[in-house]
Amino acid sequence: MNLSKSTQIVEPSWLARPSPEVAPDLVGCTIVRQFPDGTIVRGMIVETEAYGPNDPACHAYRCRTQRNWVMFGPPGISYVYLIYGRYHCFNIVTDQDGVASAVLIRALEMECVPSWINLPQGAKRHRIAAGPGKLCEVLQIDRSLNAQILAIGQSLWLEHRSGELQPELVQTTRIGLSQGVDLPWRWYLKDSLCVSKL
DNA sequence: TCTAAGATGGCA
DNA sequence: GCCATCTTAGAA
Repeated sequence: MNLSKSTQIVEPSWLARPSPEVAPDLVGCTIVRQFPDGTIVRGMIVETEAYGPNDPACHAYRCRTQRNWVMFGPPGISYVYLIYGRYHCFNIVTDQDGVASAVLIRALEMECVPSWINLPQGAKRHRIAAGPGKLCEVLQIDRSLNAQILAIGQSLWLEHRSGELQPELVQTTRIGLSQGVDLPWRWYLKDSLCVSKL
């Protein structure tokens, strides 16, 4: 008899809430990346930021565009965009269909270092996914994974926290913005060495 | 069409 | 602190 907790996959309905509610709940969840050859890489979310309607920092603040239309879609899909012409950022679309809302994943604690990542001499292996652009490189996320459904067996999906305990979170303002700087919509795992800023 | 700025990260 | 590098949105 197996009484141990089985893995709980995050369902779209769980994400159908305002992003500032979902973002702290996502810390401690695990992102699973599956490649076409079946290889699987996993990392625990340690840092998130929420973006939503009436939020001047949100890409969808003004109107629907070719880039941001995914944010208006139903919860449980990916929103991937390119920033500064060189880095990708990975978001999880939240809230009801039609509400422009998403959670930016800013840092992961990797279960192990994927073989395609070669660590430079002296590099800290626990910081390979400490930052939104870095985690996309480690998980090989680019715009081809934009607007994908996050479900088991796909390229990406999410698993709920395994522990019983709520992780201890710290809430702060968001990073790297010029608009909406006062909204305290960033959360990270307290004392984690894998967050984007130490 | 043109251009300024961007939810970054690496290196000096 | 500086800058690479290029897409995007918004102005002209």
